Amino acid sequence: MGGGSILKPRILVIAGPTASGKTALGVEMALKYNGEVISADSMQIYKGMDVATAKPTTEEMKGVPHHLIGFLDRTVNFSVADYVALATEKAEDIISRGKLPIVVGGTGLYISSFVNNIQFPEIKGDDEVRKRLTEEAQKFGNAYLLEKLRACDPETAAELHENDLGRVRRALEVFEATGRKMSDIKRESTLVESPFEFLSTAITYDDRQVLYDRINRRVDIMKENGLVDEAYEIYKESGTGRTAHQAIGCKELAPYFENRASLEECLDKVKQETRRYAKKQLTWFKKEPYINWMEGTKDSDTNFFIKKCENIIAKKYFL
RNA sequence: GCCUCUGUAGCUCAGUCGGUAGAGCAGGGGACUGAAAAUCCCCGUGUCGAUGGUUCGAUUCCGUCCGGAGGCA
Repeated sequence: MGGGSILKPRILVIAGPTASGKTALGVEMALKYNGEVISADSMQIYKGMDVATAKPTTEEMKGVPHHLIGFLDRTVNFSVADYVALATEKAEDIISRGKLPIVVGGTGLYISSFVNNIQFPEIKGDDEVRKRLTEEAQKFGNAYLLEKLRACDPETAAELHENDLGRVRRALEVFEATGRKMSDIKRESTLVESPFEFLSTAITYDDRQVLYDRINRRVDIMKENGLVDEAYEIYKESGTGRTAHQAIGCKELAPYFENRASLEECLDKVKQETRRYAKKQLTWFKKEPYINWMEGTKDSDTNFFIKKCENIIAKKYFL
């Protein structure tokens, strides 16, 4: 495994929870190794929301080109499949110019799908079918829908909880559209070897509290940088576009705009949701076998992680 | 100063007609293949304010003390 892949072009991955220091590390590694950054962030893809999604500023980018940031209108919906296609395209382009692609981001699904070269079936989400299945669930109960799935795809049904409507629905949707089982499609989706050789790293901290302190501090800074005004712009257009409006830092401020809560309460909520998000990101990355961890402490700065990252690169004979 | 209420999990509070206690929130763990910053699942021991007394046994009853809230002077 992997040994005979000397000819494959390389891609460096820097993952980790929010506020862990990925952005700065990515830029520094790009400067050192003649790289360009490909963001792997489900919210930074959108235009606007610059403060809430902690997009790198022009100064922070230090002249390093960044891709897949702020290129989509907020009304547009996006999916993992779109991400893998675009990231592949960008990576090929960067490589063709003789540079190193560096994937930097915290959306675990995007990263693992790209790294594992997941082949997504040509079955897009169908709002009509979803609506119908949702109504069925409301009428006959979630258990009914899961039983319906069990009848056509027992393997997938066994892995899902009846309340996990989104996944039960999608599995049924796939079966209705193609007559194929989601479980089979998933198996086949991993069979095509990636054209790239990845080296994946992720930042973590020895103490969860260190990360939480960083998050709390960052939300305070976001407020200074105009988070509230930015969130209000997005609040005003609520309802258009599914994904963009789910961003943490926007939806939590709605009660403030509606005079149902104080600004301080809402900002505390932003911090809390961000901490929960970071925890879920860690849960995701922990299970990924391909990750090389870089563990920091409360005193670790960007230089510390640069060294960690260089050590991993050297140890793996990556570059 | 007197009277009443109150002190139980990090927070808000249930409860035990005396057999050492349980919800919500917070927090922790996990899942994740076209909405993923989303969605879903699982997890509750704490000197029951302190100290004496009654009792086989007290967080529960009684006394005293210490915190908190309110009322009367």
